[in-house]
Amino acid sequence: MPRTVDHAQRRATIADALVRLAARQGLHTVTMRGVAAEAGVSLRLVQYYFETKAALLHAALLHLERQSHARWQARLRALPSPAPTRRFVEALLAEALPADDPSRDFHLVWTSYAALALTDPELAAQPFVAGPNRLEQQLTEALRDAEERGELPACADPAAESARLLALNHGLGTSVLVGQRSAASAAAVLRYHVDRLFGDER
Amino acid sequence: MPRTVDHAQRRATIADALVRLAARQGLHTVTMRGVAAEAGVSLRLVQYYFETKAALLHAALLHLERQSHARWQARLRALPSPAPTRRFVEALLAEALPADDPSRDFHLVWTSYAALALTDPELAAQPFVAGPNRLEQQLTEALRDAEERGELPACADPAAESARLLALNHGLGTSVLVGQRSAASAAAVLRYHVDRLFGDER
DNA sequence: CCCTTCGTGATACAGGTGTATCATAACGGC
DNA sequence: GCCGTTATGATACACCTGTATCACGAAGGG
Repeated sequence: MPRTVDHAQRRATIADALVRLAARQGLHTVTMRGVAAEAGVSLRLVQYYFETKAALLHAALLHLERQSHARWQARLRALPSPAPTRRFVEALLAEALPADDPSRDFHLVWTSYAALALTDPELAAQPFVAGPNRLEQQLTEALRDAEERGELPACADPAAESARLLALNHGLGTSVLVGQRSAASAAAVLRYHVDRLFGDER
Repeated sequence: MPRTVDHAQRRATIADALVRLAARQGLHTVTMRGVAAEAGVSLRLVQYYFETKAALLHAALLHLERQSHARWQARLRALPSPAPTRRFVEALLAEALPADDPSRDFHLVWTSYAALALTDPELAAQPFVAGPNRLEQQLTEALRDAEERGELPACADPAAESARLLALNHGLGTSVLVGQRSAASAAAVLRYHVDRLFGDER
């Protein structure tokens, strides 16, 4: 084996293995040996790159977060340059629904982490509060701009609409995750909501 | 010790201990010994009343479900006899938001179970799909009735509105659970939504 | 009054877990 | 061409977990 390997890439490989495993068997079944096997490396290697299991779990969470951010940015870039607010909103919602398998895996593991964070204070604060907060703020501003440009009925409260949109989206996401409704049906409900928000079809 | 004890009550006591523990330290830290200690009984007793850990977890979940059902029924009974649809809807939503500490504990543990069920097939199907489905159907009918009585704008689609309401509610619930927003703020968003649904304040 | 059954305690056991230790190979700088 | 740092393998070690076993007290039916 060569002496100097790309640490970042190795860590990413191992983190990916963890996520795959967590998506398949549940985050609570994840073990150091399991991750090592899934990644095709020795237990010692996992220990080497992540000193402790807590560190591994934490790193994998950050890994997920970065991936999600990247996907979201890519989706934004795919939009026409002066993006109509409605397109922006729809892109946001589409990304946050577990549509295909990879997306489902991501949301499943993310949700498992969120459940863990409910009682694990040192895992909690950052991603599951700050992230949504930033998103909600961003969306609020977009809606406010849209209102000034007349794309939105003036009686709507941007902050409330933003909160409503994101909560609805999240709720639909989990209902898809547990298998209560299909992704298509969730998307339909979302479209219904967005239609009303922008004052169409009423 | 007397020879014949009330099995059901003992099981309830132990299940309650499990829920308390799970609410405090997370469902993933729950152990047979831990439950025994929390309930103030011996490990053997937990083993005696629930043969296996899986059985214990399952029983505690059913216990939670029954409790939730009872609370929900009580809230319904407290309503005026010909309940206005809006009151009905508001009662539904109030019950599903983690307002006080007991309710928070319940929703926290319930959510942990839901996360587990995402990857554990034999735990999954019943409560997390059938329950919400029944609720959604019930709500749809209530909205349909309200529409015929003119309490609701005729352009609303009862099925879609019902799905929207419950998803929104669930989304808000989890955002309260993770500490992103306060229960009061969630209730405000909910009121905003219900106002629009019933055509008020617009 | 005995004896079968129910309830409960103490303890043991095997397996899996995170983590630590020891050794050693591969490479780059001098 | 040696040497120290980096990277990796093999193995050991406590510890905790779920579960099983053994023993015994208490009660009610015959």
